[in-house]
Amino acid sequence: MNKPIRTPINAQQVADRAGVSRSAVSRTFTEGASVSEATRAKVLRAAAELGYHVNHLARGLTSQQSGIVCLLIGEIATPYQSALLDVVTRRLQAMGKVVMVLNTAGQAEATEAALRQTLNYRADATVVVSGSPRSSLVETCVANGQRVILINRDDLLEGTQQILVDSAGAAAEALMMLRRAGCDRIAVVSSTAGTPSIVAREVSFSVAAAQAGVDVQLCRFGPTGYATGAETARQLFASAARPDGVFCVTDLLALGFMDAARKEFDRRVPDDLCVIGFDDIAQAGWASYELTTFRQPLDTMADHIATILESGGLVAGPINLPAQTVWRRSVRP
Amino acid sequence: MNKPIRTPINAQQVADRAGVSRSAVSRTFTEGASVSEATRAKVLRAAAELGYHVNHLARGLTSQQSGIVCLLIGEIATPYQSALLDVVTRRLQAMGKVVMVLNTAGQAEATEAALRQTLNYRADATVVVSGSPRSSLVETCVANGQRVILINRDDLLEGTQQILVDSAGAAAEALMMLRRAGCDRIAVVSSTAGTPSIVAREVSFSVAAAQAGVDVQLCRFGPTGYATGAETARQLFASAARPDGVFCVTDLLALGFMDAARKEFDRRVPDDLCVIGFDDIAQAGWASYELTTFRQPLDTMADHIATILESGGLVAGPINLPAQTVWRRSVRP
DNA sequence: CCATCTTTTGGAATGCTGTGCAAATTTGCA
DNA sequence: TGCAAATTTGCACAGCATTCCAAAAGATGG
Repeated sequence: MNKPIRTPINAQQVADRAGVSRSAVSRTFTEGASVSEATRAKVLRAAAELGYHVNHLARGLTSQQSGIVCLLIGEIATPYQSALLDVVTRRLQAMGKVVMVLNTAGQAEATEAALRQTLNYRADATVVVSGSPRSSLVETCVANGQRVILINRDDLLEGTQQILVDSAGAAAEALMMLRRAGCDRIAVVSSTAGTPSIVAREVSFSVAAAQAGVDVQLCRFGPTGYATGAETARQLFASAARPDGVFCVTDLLALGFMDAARKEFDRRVPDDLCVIGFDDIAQAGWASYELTTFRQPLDTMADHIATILESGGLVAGPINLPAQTVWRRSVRP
Repeated sequence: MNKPIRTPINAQQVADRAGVSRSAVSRTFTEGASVSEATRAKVLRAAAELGYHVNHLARGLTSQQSGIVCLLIGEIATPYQSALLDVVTRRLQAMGKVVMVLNTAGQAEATEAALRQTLNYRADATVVVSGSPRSSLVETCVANGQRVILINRDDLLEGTQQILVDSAGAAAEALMMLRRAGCDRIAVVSSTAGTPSIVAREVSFSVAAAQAGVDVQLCRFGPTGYATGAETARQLFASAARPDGVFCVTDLLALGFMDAARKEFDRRVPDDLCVIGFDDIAQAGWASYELTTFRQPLDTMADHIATILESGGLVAGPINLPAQTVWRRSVRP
């Protein structure tokens, strides 16, 4: 029982059936080409009957526009990343592009291979979502003429386009919120991942604290995620340092922290402990958490990506977007 | 400041530089082709110096193997879907394929367009993850010679390969668990989505209940998700029906249900209320929930996808995988 | 009805790589 | 060293669609 896989129809076959030239077929499916209504109709009918579908591989070969946008992303299963993925794929599809997802999880070599795919498939652009790939790899792409869009990465790479969410403003506001709530012992919960966005939030908060003359404890007890948040709470509440206000650089960290603090150390939020997160993932709004956090403007980010692609990449300078404060119940008003 | 985008290097240029024929270059980058070590080295050096990357579009054109696998998926931002996406992309990348994600969210026309891309890019295969696309659309793909792999969809389509997680067994066990816990008033929380997997779980549970002679209330108050779970709890606890045991066809529904039941109706889990979910998303294991649920064997599913691709699609019949019971604290033992 | 201007059409070239085939080279062995 | 066998190499073609160009057809105006 071998595959009776039908070999795909090509333009010539359609042309033959419609009684026109191959060029006519091509023109029918090329936006803005000159075909008479009559032949177009003939071609369309023939194409439908035969089940013809333009071969985008061949098209990309000549037109130098593959229609493919590569998205380099790690930790796809994470709520924030998947939300971004959702928004971006939707937006790009709407403009006729197609998204190739390259999972950068795992070994560095895997990432490197993934990055090469970007070049192999002559992607129209590559969107790099934080994390994984070392700058040098991104540089390779740029050097090979790839249009690269960096999301929440602050590497200063010539020839890339950056879209950043303002962490400094958010961090400063977070500090303010905690202090206004009367928090004395403030900690910032971060991770060992060292991802650009994580680091940015971490230092932004530290800087703001230093300026305000407040001491904060910086915690890095593991990778970015729920488990590390919980572990951090354990470390802090088991030791002398018992914070009454924490800024977590990620919602996931915050949720883990809250859970451990509440279940294992009987802290009440926000009475004994104020918690602030970052990202505004769906879970932050769940009744068990009601986490105060900062929302990343995903739609706006996607819009910018679209604009950059359409404009042919001549947008000047990095694009800085404000994060929106989402007040919920994890901080005393 | 226009883009000085370098036009990509092609095999001819590499050949010229290395002083060999273009075929030699092609062979160097083709697995299992015959090239002497000497020329291979020359070619590799030249390629590296020039920054050559095989054009996979052109390669796919001749070899009839684009190396692209399309993944049709809706609700990407959902924990289960994104987890699946993560596992599948990883697995496929490891075997040298590349994943094109087609987001089927939104209008039916968008889905249709997405599905066409599968044909346009001559994907080696299309993986359809539940939900969105109507059977007829999938049929179109099959008719056009696409290799189609259906995940958790029970449409009986000639020429497709199915991978299913056994919902009947899980549902039966769920019922058993609730009854053993002494639950009298049992409800099954489903959604209006009507997705094949959802429906399967729903009817499996109902059938099991009927066989056991137990009455269960079937609830469908909205789309599959946290909010609907919460809403369902509100409806049930505000009315006369006050279940003491519920089977939710999705973890997300379960978590929403638990939250509303606890916060708004003071139910204690598992003392007053036993809850069972399905999928075992990450959040189910969080300290706030500790949801008893059924885990889908994502890795195994990915393995099967890989196998199907490698075998050229001659695996016989649907593949049925058992769901693994994950005991946590939301059900009395 | 003819000359002129548009629009449409087909032919041929282009983009890039994989591969069958025959020629050329290297290797193996006596 | 000489000959058969095994590799390696280059040529040319295939694969599919886009696009320039010139020719054909149609439209417009006098």
